Amino acid sequence: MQLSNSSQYAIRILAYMADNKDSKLLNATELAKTLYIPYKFLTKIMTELVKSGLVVSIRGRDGGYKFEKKTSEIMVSDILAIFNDSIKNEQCVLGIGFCNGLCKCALHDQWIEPKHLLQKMFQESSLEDIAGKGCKI
Amino acid sequence: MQLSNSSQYAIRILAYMADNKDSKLLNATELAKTLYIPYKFLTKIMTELVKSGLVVSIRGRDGGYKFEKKTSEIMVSDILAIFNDSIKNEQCVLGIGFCNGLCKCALHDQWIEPKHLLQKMFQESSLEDIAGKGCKI
DNA sequence: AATTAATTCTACCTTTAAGTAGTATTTATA
DNA sequence: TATAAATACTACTTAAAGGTAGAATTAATT
Repeated sequence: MQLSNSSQYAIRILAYMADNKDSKLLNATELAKTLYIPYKFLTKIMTELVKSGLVVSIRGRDGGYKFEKKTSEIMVSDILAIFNDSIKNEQCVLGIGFCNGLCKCALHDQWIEPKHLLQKMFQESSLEDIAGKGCKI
Repeated sequence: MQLSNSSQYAIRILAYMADNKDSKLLNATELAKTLYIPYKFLTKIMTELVKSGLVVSIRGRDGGYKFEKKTSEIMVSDILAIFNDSIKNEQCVLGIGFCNGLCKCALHDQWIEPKHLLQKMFQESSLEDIAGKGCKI
């Protein structure tokens, strides 16, 4: 019952970038060291974030990463979507394919509320909201 | 963000057994067919449930499985514990080791409420509670 | 033009979860 | 006692996630 490593790392990376968005470009070496994320895995994740349009990369010497969009416009749910970690409405806690009002699983009713809270937490938290909150390591 | 297949299957199996606890023993072949769970995987899970003391097995011809404890005394959280799927208090949604009041992650505050609801859902749902509720396939 | 420091690409390796196969063991019944 | 039908054990295979390696590409600086 937890997010994939990729999603967790991506959120931490972007939250750290949001903390430091006024500084210069942030590069992979610095991010990996600061956040204790394996360098090669981090670059793989960053490339995904670039392809998804959340971040732009500047290649070559003195290159690095910066935001493509405003941090107030990037929601945590956007990040989860990139790594197929979104919580869908139809997701059943017991993994039954079509768990709905007609054919619902044994925990269907109890699952609705926490599911909605999770969706709300991810959909309503922007990077601006969480910037500066807590430590990132 | 979901339970392991083993946990999902185990809950569905035990919920079905709770639905039918007054009948004869239930055997692996029947359970696998009824619940559309791969037979060999189901027997592996059942052996875990037997070792954990939730279920007893009767070997040999006409054998099968039945509950060891009362269904009112088996909580969904007990099942999750067997498959290392419990939601711990200290579990951080961003995977940071020691996310607490002092050093908390960017989503720490938002995560508390859904986490508690999930824990509550699992800790307060007994097999008796969910027996008869919904379909099990 | 060469060097250096950065991202990107392709391919691979490792670990874990998920699932399968085959055999051994157990026990009721004919 | 032989047979049939059940669980249990050991070992293996497959698929997906997590992570790594090395070369290619890019661009600023000397």
